[in-house]
Amino acid sequence: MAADDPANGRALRPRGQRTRQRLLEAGAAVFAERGYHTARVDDVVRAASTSHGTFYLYFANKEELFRALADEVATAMTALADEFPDLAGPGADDRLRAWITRFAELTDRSGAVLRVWADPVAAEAESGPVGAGPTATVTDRIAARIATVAPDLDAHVAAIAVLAMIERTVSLTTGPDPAAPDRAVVVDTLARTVRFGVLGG
Amino acid sequence: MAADDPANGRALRPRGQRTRQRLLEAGAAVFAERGYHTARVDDVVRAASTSHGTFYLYFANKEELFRALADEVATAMTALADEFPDLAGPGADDRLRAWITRFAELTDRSGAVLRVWADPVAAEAESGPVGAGPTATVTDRIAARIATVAPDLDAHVAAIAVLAMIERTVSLTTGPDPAAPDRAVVVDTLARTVRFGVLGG
Amino acid sequence: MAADDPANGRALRPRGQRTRQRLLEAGAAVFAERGYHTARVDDVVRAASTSHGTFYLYFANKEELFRALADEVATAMTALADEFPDLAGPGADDRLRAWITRFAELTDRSGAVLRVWADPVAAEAESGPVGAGPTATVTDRIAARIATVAPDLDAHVAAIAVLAMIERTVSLTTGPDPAAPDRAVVVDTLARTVRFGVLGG
Amino acid sequence: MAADDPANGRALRPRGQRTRQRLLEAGAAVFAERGYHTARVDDVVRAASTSHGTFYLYFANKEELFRALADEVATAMTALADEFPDLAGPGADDRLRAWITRFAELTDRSGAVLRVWADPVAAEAESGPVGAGPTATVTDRIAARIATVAPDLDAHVAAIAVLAMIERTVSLTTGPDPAAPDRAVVVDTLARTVRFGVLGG
DNA sequence: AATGAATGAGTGTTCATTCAT
DNA sequence: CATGAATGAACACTCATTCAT
Repeated sequence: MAADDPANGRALRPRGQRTRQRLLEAGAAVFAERGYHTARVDDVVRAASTSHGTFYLYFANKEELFRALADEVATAMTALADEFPDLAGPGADDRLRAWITRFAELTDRSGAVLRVWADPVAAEAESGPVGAGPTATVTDRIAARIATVAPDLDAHVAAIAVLAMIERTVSLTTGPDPAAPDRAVVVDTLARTVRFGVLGG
Repeated sequence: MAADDPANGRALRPRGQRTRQRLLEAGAAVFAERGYHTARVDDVVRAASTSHGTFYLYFANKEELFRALADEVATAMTALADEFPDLAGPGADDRLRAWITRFAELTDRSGAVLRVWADPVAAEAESGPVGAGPTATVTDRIAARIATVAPDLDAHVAAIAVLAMIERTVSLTTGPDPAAPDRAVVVDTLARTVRFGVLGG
Repeated sequence: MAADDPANGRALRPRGQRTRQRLLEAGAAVFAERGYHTARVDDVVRAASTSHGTFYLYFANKEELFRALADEVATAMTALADEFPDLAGPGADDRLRAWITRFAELTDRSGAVLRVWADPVAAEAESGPVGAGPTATVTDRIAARIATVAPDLDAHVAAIAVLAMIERTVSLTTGPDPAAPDRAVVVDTLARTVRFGVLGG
Repeated sequence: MAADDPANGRALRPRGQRTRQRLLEAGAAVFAERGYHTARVDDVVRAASTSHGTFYLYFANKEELFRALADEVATAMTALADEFPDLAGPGADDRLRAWITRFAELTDRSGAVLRVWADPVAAEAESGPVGAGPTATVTDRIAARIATVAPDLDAHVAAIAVLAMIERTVSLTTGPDPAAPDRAVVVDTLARTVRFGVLGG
């Protein structure tokens, strides 16, 4: 009812919690399928099998829903970044493959949000649905790791490059495309490229 | 009602040529600034200082304008791909740096189009404003080069990875951001990463 | 579904009485602050610190709440009208000033309701939230007084004029406006104008 | 079209001029009939037999249309105020009757706008659709006239009272009501009341 | 070849009212 | 008695596209 703080705390009862959750999931699905702009609130509402009114009971507007989703991803992302493995030493390749696999899984789930989020243009509008902040955090942490093993590189740029490569490659090689390469091959290739690319010859 | 195929040949007189050109340039600028969805025909028209009526004299619709721009980029892109250098042998690094620089320049001019074009979601709608075709072409040619020097890699995936890394890194490190790293540093870092990443240890 | 006639008697227990009262007061405040149309049931409910459900336990709808408030005012108004003083004879001015002062006090408390109530447009919708009835009663009684002292006037029109002048002037000169004239001055001016205006030269 | 300055100059061609005019007239009618809040843009558009799109070609929004109308009224009102007659001397009554008649005619045409405009609540929202400014101007000019003939009165308050009486009485005694008093009687009564009310005994 | 004007389907959002607990 | 949750009909506004000159 025009509550002033739809998304905020507001101590939801169990039923409310469930509804909100349903909306979040529906939102993720719809954004994934149609992209931010093309997604209609109506799609989300329908996917969550609720009404328009209910939607605005939980989120101030479409953007707010996106932001909520993005926050979730940002958290997962940052956590993952903290575990970016050491690229040198024995077992480095295994560690890296494991990390990329987890990254890919996160992408699978939240790809759409990530993509919109990474879209510089969308991000511009009033610092964007979300703002580039979180990406920066992730990059920073990876840069720190890179700095320890490849002091000759500009760690920041390298981190961006590594992340960009992983993210885009994973998302480009995913999908219903029958010719899509095997996930294992993708992970292997990426791991190898990242490792040698960063460590050098 | 005007001609049935506004965009096509239709043998434009000099004046018409100029108007069409103005619209293309305006379109590139506006798409760059606002992204495909957020860009209004009105913006384009205003930037080209013409009228709506005129716009539809030259392009059947917004998508058609985009397609025209994308075609230009696709052509340039394919040409560039053909010149992707040999990664082995003496001078490889210089060659690669030169190539990346040219790629970055192309990105500078046509970044927006590239970005939208690469957006899987935008691309989905009726096989997308343009369809992934051209990207595929580019990837194929680079894959061919990679195959010759790194037979142990899945050349296709590697090509995607390399291109993804270059494109995104360049576009992420470009812009009015005062903290943006130097272009030369970016090119150096990318060249090194690509070369070692592909060639291995 | 609750009782069929929420607003009516329904013999409320003490607690219910208090809740209903709280809603009435909240309603008065909110209508005053925002006007009939702009006032949301949510505002009222929030001001009364209850829930939507509860609101509809006591009033069938927003209009019913308004009607209840208007009825209160109408009663007070009619009573006041009965005491409209004789405009002739000694002490007339004092009597009139006293009456206007009481009128102003009533306005202070119920100004918003009065205003909405007097709004011909609001009043139109299905004979309005309330209908012009009560105003008519008040006018009639004042007209009777005027008829006795100024037989040459159209008492009905004069009554409307007098009431209109008093009501609007009071409400226009009230408020947080720092430049608002002193209430005493307003009352004096009105009393004089009414008396001479009605009695003539 | 999203023209940046719909209402503004923009040098309308004859056709545009006509459309804009039609919208203004439709707006006046609809506001009169339904009041500001209850009036839907759709009503206006329908009354002007145009489309929604066209409406927003000429006015940024509903409020802007109202503002345009209010500006017209304000101008007429201020002009009329300048001609508020001398209340003393021979022929005063005739002059006053003539003035009130003209005022009533203005009210007939623009009553709705005036009413909304005068509504303190509507006026509050961001200084209201229009703001009380113009009313103040009118009051000031009338106050000046009153000051010359009744130095003992608070001219400002008296001016408000006079204007309030005239405006409300006229609008209350107008309308399809079959029992509505004759306009001539209303004007006579008002003229007499104003004159004696201001001049005193 | 060009342009200003017109269109209307589509979309986000609000809010009075009803339901379930 | 009371409440949080749900509903959906309205409504304002946008923008790609077409028309008339």
